[in-house]
Amino acid sequence: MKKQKPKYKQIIEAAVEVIAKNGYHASQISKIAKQAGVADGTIYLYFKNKEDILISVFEEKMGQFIEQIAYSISEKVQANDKLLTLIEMHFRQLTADHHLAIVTQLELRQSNTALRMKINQILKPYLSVIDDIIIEGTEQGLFRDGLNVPLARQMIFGTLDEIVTNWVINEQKYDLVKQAPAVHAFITNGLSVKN
Amino acid sequence: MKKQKPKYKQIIEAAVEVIAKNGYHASQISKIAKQAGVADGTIYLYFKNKEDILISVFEEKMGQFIEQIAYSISEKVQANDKLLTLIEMHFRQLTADHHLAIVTQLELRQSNTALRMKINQILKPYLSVIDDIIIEGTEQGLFRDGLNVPLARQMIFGTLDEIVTNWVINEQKYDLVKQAPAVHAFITNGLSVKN
Amino acid sequence: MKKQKPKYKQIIEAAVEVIAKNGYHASQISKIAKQAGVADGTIYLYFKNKEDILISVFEEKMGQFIEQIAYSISEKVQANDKLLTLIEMHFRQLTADHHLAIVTQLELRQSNTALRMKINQILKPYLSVIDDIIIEGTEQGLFRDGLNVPLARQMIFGTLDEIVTNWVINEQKYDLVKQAPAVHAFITNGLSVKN
Amino acid sequence: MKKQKPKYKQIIEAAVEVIAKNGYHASQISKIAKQAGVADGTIYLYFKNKEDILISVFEEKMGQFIEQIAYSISEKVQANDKLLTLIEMHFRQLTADHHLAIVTQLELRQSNTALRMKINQILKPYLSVIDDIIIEGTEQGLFRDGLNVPLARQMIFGTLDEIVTNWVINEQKYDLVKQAPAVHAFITNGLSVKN
DNA sequence: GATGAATGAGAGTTCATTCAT
DNA sequence: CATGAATGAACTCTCATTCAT
Repeated sequence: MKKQKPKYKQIIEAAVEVIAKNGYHASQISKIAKQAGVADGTIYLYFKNKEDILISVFEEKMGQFIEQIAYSISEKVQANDKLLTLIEMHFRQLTADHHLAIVTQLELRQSNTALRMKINQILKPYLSVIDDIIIEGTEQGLFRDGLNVPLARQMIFGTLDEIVTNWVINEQKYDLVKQAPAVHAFITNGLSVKN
Repeated sequence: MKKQKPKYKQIIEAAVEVIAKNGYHASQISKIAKQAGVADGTIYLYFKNKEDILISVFEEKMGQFIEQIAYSISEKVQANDKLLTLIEMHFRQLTADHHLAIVTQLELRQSNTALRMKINQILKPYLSVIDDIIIEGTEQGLFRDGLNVPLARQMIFGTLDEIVTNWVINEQKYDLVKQAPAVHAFITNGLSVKN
Repeated sequence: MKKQKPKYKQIIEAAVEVIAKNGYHASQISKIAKQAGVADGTIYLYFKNKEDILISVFEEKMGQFIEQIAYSISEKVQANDKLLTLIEMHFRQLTADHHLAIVTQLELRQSNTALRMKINQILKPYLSVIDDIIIEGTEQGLFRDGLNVPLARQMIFGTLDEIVTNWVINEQKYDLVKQAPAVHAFITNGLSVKN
Repeated sequence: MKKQKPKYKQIIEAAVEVIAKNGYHASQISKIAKQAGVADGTIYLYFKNKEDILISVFEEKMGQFIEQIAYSISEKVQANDKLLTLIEMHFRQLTADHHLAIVTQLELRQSNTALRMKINQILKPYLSVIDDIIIEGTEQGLFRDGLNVPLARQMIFGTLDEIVTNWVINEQKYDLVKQAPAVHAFITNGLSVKN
């Protein structure tokens, strides 16, 4: 399996670093190859083309990202707690890898529409995790009945995404994780049963 | 004043159409010129360079966008009503001009980081409008005290933006404006005084 | 006669200034028009095209240049004195008009080969003046018999031209006219009867 | 070392031919590449940009040019003989490579002022060779004391340059090398001790 | 005569991808 | 497997010239 080989991972890591440092449009294959310590041509033994690298970057990183969140959530019972954990983990992981934060929030969005569609595909499992929490929350009587799940999920994801993007644009100057409770309060209030 | 001349507006409109139709990266100056019915060189009598066209597109369109919203809001007294109006107008205007929706939600985000910073500058007045509503709402006792205004604004804007983007990606198949009340409920609940 | 009209001369003077200030390749018609205080289109009422302006600049300025020299020489009898006068006048005139010096020694030489051929045509009267001095000098027994006149003239003109060009490149920092006697001595020795 | 690779030399030779045939301004990269039998992009593996090609052409050719002259001169003892050799070699080498003659005397002078300054730098070693001959000649009592060396050198170089340029303009119709003795006589007389 | 807005052809350079070694 | 030299398509912007007013 190609994805197990050391050079595959080397190239992925090199791509993240190069893109974070130079920006999407200044990240030529030759730079990635140099950073990875391989020849330009070698890249094409592991990836179909440049787009394939970018998709793979997102795939790999997003996979770990979701896995971490899913694992952390599995320990919680209440949808409320799950949501807080998701928010915290979302913020924590992007705080921990600031290259990845730049790449996902700013640089990868400069790709063409076709690539963005593929990235959206990769995001789906994460969105499903959110959907599940909403559904559970409704079943547990925490959230009100009749919620439009996709809409609620868009509101949650949009909120998180915008907050992280602003934090990246502001050069990650403040503590993102500290904001998790306030964000959580906003969302749960937003979704909760009216009194 | 250059911006009053008919060709200026012609080129702006042509740019929106071409970008919406072909995507950001496939929108060559020559295509825009052709669509506008002018020579390539004429573009440069009205715009400094390609980036200047894109910024101007956003400036012009965003200017009208905000103006409309600000006007509609000014008729309302309650922050609650203002917020609903803002959401409705946000959705309504992008529904009315589906080319613009594609351009603002998808294509313009592919621009380089420098251009994106400029676009963020242009967005600021809109964000201020949101800030003002949050502050008013707090003063009117509708929203709870001690709200982190920038954070609340990011949550509102992020929510709206993500919802519109999803609607555009899904080819604008459903009625966006109809979702305004649900979104409004989510947000006001999120911000409101806890009981 | 077009050449008598005030705007004709205005444009010529503007061209010299603009070329001296900006260099040959950065001297667009629009700049020359602006400097001359006329519209771009007006240029074409007085000149066939851009090349025509440049030729005319050289023609006008060179005409005056030669006229001055020819007049000064006519007062001398000995070929020797004539040569010294020519050298002094050559240096003196370019010293007096440093814009012209830049234009003739550096900028106009960047023109294409076709234009340079035409400039060579304009130079011919000046070269004839030099030829005449050589012939007279030989007849007066000052220069040796059997001189190859074109060759001698090339040596004289080449010498003067190189000296002026060096002086221009060195930003006209030293007194060019002061060098006339030394140059004159070099040339007359070079051409004189051997003993 | 890039300069040793065959393609480097191929491109240099192609540039000389293309410039000689088409003139400076009509020598597009694509023409040079075609003449060299390489792709346009290959040029940029060996040269930074178009200006770099032109500088390199001059550097390479001028390097050989000076080397040849320096070598020939080294065998002579008398400054007089050295000067004659220099003149003969100067004429002989440009006669031998008529493309090079066109390029150096006519085409390369159309370059912008910045490039011309660089070309002047490359010329310096040649001018130093001339300076050395003048100084030696003075020490040997052949030339008169108190010669202004830079001025004398300008006269020598200006003379040679003008003669070659005229010969090129006249389509190299006559034998340039045959004129060396007359030029030599002119110069040595010009510089020699007065009797 | 004078204007100046409009025209549109033309070229240097980058970089993803290939393929002979 | 790995290399890296070679490829060549693609695009923005300038500016001399025109012509309707």
